[in-house]
Amino acid sequence: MLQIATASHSLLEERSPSARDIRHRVLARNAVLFWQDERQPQAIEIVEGTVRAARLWSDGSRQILAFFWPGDIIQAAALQRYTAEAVTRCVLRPRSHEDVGTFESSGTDQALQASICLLAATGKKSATSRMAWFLLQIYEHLPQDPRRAHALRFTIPRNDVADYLGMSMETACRTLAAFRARGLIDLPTRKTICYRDMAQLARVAQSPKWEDAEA
Amino acid sequence: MLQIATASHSLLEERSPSARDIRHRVLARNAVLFWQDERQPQAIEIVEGTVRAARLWSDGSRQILAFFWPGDIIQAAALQRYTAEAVTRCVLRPRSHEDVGTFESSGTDQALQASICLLAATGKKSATSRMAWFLLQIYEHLPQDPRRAHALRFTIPRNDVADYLGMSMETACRTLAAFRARGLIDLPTRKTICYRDMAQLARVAQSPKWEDAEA
DNA sequence: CGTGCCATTGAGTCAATTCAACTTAAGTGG
DNA sequence: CCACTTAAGTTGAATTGACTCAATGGCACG
Repeated sequence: MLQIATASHSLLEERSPSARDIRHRVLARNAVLFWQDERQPQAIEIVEGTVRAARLWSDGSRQILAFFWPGDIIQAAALQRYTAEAVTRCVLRPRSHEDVGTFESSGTDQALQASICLLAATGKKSATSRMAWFLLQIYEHLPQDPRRAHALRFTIPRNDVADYLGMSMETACRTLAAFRARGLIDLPTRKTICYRDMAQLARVAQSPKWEDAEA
Repeated sequence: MLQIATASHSLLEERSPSARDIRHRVLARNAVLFWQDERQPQAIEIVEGTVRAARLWSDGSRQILAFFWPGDIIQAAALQRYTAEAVTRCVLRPRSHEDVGTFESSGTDQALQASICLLAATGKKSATSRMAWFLLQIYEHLPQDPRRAHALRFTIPRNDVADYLGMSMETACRTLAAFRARGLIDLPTRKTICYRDMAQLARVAQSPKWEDAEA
């Protein structure tokens, strides 16, 4: 199921439909933007969809380093440190270096900061804390669900969540189920999430234990 | 035992002895170079000793992000993302921005790359793999032990190794003990290490299982 | 030459993994 | 539009790796 770093490029890459700006590119789910250790001439802006940055390993495992959301710009580097893939169907816009301009260094800096945060989350805490932290982190990036009020589209498959947080997919499932059981969130559909108790989530993200108000 | 981010600055900072260049600074063990979220006007070159970069958390835990060795230069950033402390007694040399010059962006890049590598190591593998990876990583940085041939000074306390690799100190000890028992390394003294079987170490760093040639 | 910090080892516990079965949703083509 | 096929998600049970707590050993530093 996992693709290894030497596989062929962009498996699905269609030209943009007439309605969109010519310079927009549409990528199908799981298409590859670029591979790790490859030269990447342009910066890329995410217009729609979600992109994952992952480091792939020869043993087939991977570590997802970050997710990119609409408005984010992926910096072109001399040599990319990660593989970028479309989590959902994506609309992208190539950006020249001039467009990006002074963000060059601050962009790298941002990536560094994100890595540090992820390291911290990954480093010590329990699966529960990590998941709570993750849910809080993605909260304002998730698009609304057109079919349900107060519901957001939880666009990232469990698989990817697990590889981001350094846990197995099963643990990711179980943790989400526990959150639902305690009323922190609701999951009307697999790809739909309602945030019910942000304060509680924040508390769980901090301390490794539950110890909640149950009385 | 752990110091929190708001404690007082540089607890031990002596002026350099006459034998050294005036511009050198000597720091005692566990002295602080700078704190996270603090402005740091100058870049710093490590002349002697080892420095750790750590992110400290309010719950008293920490994640060590990287170690710096003689020859490394710590970039001055608008706001430091980590606390830098002396692991051993250190000799430092302040560097102006001009000295560093074009390394500005590549320096940040290096820290980023290190974070990614650490994330990858931390992310999934077993304590055994992580430790093997760590030993390989620090191999060429360790100074020789004057008292024993083929032996290196293992300058980093178990404590710090553990916080770097995201495991408990006890696990770090046990893992090292296992390596010694299997002849991958030798530990004549707590602060001395002999690398015996690099190939085996490399193999262990890859796969999570042992499955060695024991027959 | 104590004395305190760092390191090591043991035992028991628990959280997270693995393996496996099964359910539900999403595609796909007739 | 419906049956079929495949992928994704969920739950259970057993196992184990790493953690915690605790006690001891030893080196280094004053």
